[in-house]
Amino acid sequence: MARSNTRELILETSLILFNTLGEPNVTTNLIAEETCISPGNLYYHFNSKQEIVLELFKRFAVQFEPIVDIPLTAAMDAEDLWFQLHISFELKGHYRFLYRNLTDITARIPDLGKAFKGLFFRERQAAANLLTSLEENGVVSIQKSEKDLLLNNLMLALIYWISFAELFNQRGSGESDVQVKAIAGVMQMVMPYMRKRERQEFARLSAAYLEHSN
Amino acid sequence: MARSNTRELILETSLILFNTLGEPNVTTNLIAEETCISPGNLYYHFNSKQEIVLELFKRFAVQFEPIVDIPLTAAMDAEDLWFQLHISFELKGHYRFLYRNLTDITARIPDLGKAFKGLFFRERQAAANLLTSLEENGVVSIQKSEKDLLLNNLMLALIYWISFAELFNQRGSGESDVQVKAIAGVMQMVMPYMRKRERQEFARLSAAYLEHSN
DNA sequence: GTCTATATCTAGATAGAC
DNA sequence: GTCTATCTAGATATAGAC
Repeated sequence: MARSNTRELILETSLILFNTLGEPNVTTNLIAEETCISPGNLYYHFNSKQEIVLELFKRFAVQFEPIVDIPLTAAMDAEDLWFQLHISFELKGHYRFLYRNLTDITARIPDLGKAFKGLFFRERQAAANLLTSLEENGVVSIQKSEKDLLLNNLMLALIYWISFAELFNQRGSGESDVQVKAIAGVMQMVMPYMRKRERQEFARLSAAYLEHSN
Repeated sequence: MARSNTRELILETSLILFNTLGEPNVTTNLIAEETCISPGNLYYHFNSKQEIVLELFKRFAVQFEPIVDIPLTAAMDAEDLWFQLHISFELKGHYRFLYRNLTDITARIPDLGKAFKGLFFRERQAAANLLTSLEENGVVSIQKSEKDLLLNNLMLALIYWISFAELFNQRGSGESDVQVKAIAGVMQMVMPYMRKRERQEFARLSAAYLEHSN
């Protein structure tokens, strides 16, 4: 896996810089400097800056796919669902530079755009399946016409909550704080359609985590 | 107002180019070319590219403020609310380049960041006031703990729905289509908390617009 | 694999004639 | 006000020695 130590170091440094400064604002010279290597050496390991971005995306995708393709064997309870959302948002947070400027980065790197759309499709499908399964178990009741609108809103939250939170976060506020709020936001969208008992259970869970995070 | 014709032409061209190509991908040379003037002439009218962006933001803000600071004199009905959201999303769509890369553009131009945060604050306040007014009229019933989460989600939709829609839109799909979907999405978030009668009225309105837009 | 030095290119911005 | 010509800076990327 680790083809060379330097290559790995470049990727690690790039990820940190992209996340903190934004990918467009990070030059290859800066990456080299922060990795404590020369610019020439960087270009020995990667043919271009895009190649670094694509490699990072590939790693994100590899980790994300098993998360999004959830097996719907057993019914999920509130705790399960929270955990599912937690690892999903945690991973997205780790590669958040990809989500920060989606429109631009996908336009600039078409390969990345196509791959991302594939991921979104699968994520939407997963959310739809989960909703259906909750309906079948009598936990959720929603009209057909409303389901599509809800799925849109869920995707909006799943894709943009991290950027949204970053918009208001003064530097220094914790990352885990952001994730809890994102999860609570997603939960809040589904809760109104839940059976009273589960709804209260979810509300309690959200409240507990939110309080814990402040 | 119109200080000079050329100045106005530069702004108009810039807005179109920023919206279609993304502000970071538009060079001052391209703006000049598309405006059919020389680069030198462009810099006679504006000292920098940032100045163009800021002037466009200023115009957006001037139009947006009266929309967001809604007077809550009388109770709003479904039609009123739809109209309110419509003009709001229409304006945002007209200046959508500002919303596409919020994180980056506000980081790169701090003045713009501060101004934007001010607008967001007022928008959230307006949404909160509207909710309160709907509660007072018995139309909406929501728990205090849920209200903040709902407001977060509403802001998410009000800020990111346009970018979200653009992400999936193949070139050529109409703009008004996007707006209808965005409004329906926002409505959908509030609807579960509404009294049955109003909820049905809203659902009917959403369905009618959505059908009409396809 | 790694370095230094440098080529290349492009964007933003300026100078000065008309 | 507008033009042509040009400067400058900074970013990506390469060449060639070690």
